Amino acid sequence: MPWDTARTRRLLLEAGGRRFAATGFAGTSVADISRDAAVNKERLYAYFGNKRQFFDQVLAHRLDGLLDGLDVTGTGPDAVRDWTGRLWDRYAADRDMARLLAWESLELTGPAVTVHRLSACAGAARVLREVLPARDEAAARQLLLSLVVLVTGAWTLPGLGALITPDGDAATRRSAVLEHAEALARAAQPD
Amino acid sequence: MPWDTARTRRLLLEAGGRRFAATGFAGTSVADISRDAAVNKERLYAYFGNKRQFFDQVLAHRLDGLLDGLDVTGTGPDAVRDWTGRLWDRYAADRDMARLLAWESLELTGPAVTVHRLSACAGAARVLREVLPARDEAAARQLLLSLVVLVTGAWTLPGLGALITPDGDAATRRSAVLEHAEALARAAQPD
DNA sequence: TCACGTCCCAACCAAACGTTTGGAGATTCG
DNA sequence: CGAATCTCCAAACGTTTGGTTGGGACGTGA
Repeated sequence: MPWDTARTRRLLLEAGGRRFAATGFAGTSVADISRDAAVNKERLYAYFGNKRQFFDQVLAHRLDGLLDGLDVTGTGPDAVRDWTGRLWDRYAADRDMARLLAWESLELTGPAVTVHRLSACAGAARVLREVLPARDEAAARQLLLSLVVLVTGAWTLPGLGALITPDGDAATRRSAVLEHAEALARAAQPD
Repeated sequence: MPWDTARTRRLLLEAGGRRFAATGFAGTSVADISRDAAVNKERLYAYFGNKRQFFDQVLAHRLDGLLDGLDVTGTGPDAVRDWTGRLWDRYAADRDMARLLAWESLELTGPAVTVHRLSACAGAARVLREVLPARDEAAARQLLLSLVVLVTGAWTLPGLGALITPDGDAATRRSAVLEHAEALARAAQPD
């Protein structure tokens, strides 16, 4: 059997994403990850240095593409609603994403912001501004932030949902968030 | 020097709130809390059973009052903006609150929902519905959830803020959130 | 074929972890 | 007072942690 070091690396990164998303940095042991990946933990140290550097790699690997490819189709509040819906569906398809984002914010003092993610956000703000042309850059960014927080919060603060809408399911919440996103976009537009 | 067991308990609960808010349940050791409280850690076990039960007590102690006393003054979207602003200021005055809320959602599988918090949320939804009388119960709760998520997210997902609004400060974000809250309330109202 | 470097694993290590114990002062009640 | 009880602490317990090590299996170039 030949070696496949790229596969070993990938197995570790994937298992790290799963475990860190589930229990966070402090709540996950290297042995957990090693067991999930079915790879000896010594490999993690050989490839990534230590647990903390490995965590950074996992975050970059899983979060850099957060806003990539969420193109806007059309213009106006409807387009904003569409975009928000696609962001929601991205989280729904990759449950780990939102949780990793939350752990990053909570467990790291300074967010491990990569250049890639920064420019992706700038791109999203620019696109949003084209769609809602009347607002200035700052207002567009504030709107973008509210949209992302609204969607991300649904996945990272499930306790609030259970508390405030005890009988609500994900589909209802999704359509409510989209309605709210559209309302925000409409209000941001000049009349 | 006489004993003051109530004080010892309080010191532990306060230190637990600080430490858990800063580094979460898994990231905080009992020794950390004991050091912060200047109380022997054996007292924590004597009073609260174990680390996990102590965590639950800290959450209940600090989070039960989350929505208490946030009375609504006036009616209509302006009142909703006011209410949202008071929630924001509550978080600003007690930085631990939002973070504890986030840790609770992330680290506990089922949210440790207390009866007290559930009824407080029901009360808030009822008040909100009185302020915006046209909407049904479900829509009022969805709106309330969006407002709380919007405000809470600002404190629990600071990484997103740093990413999307790199130059923004708390005051600008506050007024943007209030503007958005008012817009949501306005959209929820019938014309 | 042999020697050298790479990949991998089991076993190991010291430190930190959650939790318990033994006993020293303080309080209470007879 | 004296014995029982309560509050508190220092030290210890066994386990788990992040991280390392020694050696065997494999690939590569001569």
